[in-house]
Amino acid sequence: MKQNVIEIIQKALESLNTVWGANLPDIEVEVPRDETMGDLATAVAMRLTKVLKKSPRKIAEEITGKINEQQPDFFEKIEIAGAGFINFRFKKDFFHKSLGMLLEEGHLSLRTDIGKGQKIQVEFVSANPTGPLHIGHGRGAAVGNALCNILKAAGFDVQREFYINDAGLQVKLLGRSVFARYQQLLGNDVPFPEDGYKGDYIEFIAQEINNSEGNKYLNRTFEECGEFLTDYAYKMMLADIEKDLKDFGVVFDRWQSERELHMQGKVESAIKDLKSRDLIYEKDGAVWFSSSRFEDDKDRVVKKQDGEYTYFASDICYHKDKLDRGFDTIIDIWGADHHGYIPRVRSVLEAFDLPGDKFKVVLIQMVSLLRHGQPVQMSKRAGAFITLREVIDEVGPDITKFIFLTRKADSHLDFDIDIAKEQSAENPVFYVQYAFARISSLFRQAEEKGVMSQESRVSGRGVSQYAPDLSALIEDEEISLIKKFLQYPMVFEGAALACEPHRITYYLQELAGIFHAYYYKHRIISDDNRLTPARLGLCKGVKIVLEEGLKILGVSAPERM
RNA sequence: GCGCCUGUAGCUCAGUUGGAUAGAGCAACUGACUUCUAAUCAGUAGGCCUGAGGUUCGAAUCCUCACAGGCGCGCCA
Repeated sequence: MKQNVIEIIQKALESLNTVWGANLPDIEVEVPRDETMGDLATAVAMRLTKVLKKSPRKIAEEITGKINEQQPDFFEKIEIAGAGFINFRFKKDFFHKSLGMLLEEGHLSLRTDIGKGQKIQVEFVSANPTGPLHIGHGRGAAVGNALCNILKAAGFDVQREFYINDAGLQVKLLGRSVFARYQQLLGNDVPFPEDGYKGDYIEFIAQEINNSEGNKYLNRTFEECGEFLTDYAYKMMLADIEKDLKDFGVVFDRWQSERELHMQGKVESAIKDLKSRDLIYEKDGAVWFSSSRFEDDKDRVVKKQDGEYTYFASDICYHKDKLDRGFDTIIDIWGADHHGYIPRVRSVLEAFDLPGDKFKVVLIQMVSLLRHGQPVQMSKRAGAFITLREVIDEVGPDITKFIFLTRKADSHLDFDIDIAKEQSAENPVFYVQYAFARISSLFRQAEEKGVMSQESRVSGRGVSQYAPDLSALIEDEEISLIKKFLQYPMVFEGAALACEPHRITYYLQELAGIFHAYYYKHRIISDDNRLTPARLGLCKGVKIVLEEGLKILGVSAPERM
């Protein structure tokens, strides 16, 4: 729909430009807020006022004149309105044909190829393997997963990666915590590390070690058995994390271990590489990266006085490694509390010659968990926090994901467990899923009643002798519905370009709303042999779009509810 | 102190990258189940888009300042 109009405007502008000789702006087409204004509108005329020094209406007239010369056959009306908008209204026939194409080609016709096979890597969740995933990680997982689905459907070659921070002090602390609990469990009352992890899961791990290894580490020092216990604990944690994510419906293509980068000598060589670019220097007994030569406000230490690499050093290496693996674009999804880290990582990528617009960070804001409208206090150190596992078990993955995707990633989110659990109108997931289930039910009915137009026939390729006569769809609500799903590719493309999955969530709610109203007002299955198949065809179209959208969000589309 | 994010209906939030008369859900109120699923629908009401300037044909959107809230500013990870 959009592309048709853009091409036509483009042609008109080009032919006019032989007179104008101006710099043509990008043509932007939008859906007017009010349906009475038309189906699509453009504000190009207003954008040209400055260059051409003419009134916007005058320019709009010249453009529409040229458009009319092309005599496009799908417009019912082109008019100039307001300050200089050009409004396009399509013929009903155009909508019928568009629906026909959707039914013929299925959900693949909803996708685009703006990615053109570009390799893009999305790194998300990347939680420390020192404890279970909490609800904030869940939000990151939901957003990252949906974003990957979107990018893939938009023609990008997407890789999903989880970065494991298994090299630092945090993991060692996990080991010490487990060590203490293990000793205590077997009656050796060693002190618990001061800022150790206090959650119950630590005792659980200690118990597991006792089950599989017995008491052979009892009364040993941490130096003697710490490495084994640490490895055991963090691997167990990691397996847990992977399982939680899988049950949440999020699967990664690759898990990158930080420790591995160190062991392969890649950290060292990454720093060397920077040094060869003259971006590394020594000062005060430490080694620094000149990040302030890029976008950072000061230089950063990569190797401390004690000779240890900093966490940032691993990150330099990790991001260089992403580039070495041949990705054109790199997307990192981080908790919003890490936003201060963006300039230095951006500096790293620029130092390695990646253009600035090829690195994007999506920030995930905090989730405040509520129960009965009251905030639940969360303290990670004390081990008192709500895990993703608990929420999945209590609320379910579909609802949880959908709620995470009803907000822009970068804004705070209140997650009320009780409301989420209620199977009520307050829950927007059901609204969308219900529309899908209703349509599914219609097709079951149609089949039972032996209505000619079964779902498979309505949609099937190569069975055109059964194809419904879509010109029977003349009600306003029917045309509105078709218009709405013709907008899907625009919304979808916008979501891909802006990395904003929530746009699809909103769109689906709107589409479901229009469908519910239509369903209520008009009977789909009747004894009208021409109208019934056409309306079922329309419903099939809605169903295809709903299914595609839900799939992209990672939410299931149930046949019954 | 510096930086980033946020501020839109009573509540929770959208707002198509600067466009037309600012939208949705919930809550409130009025109505609709002998019906293909009422997890639904129709309607009413609700606004100084935090405030003040500025940029231009045009601002919730961009710029400056103020106010309020959140988060960051380590040779921690």
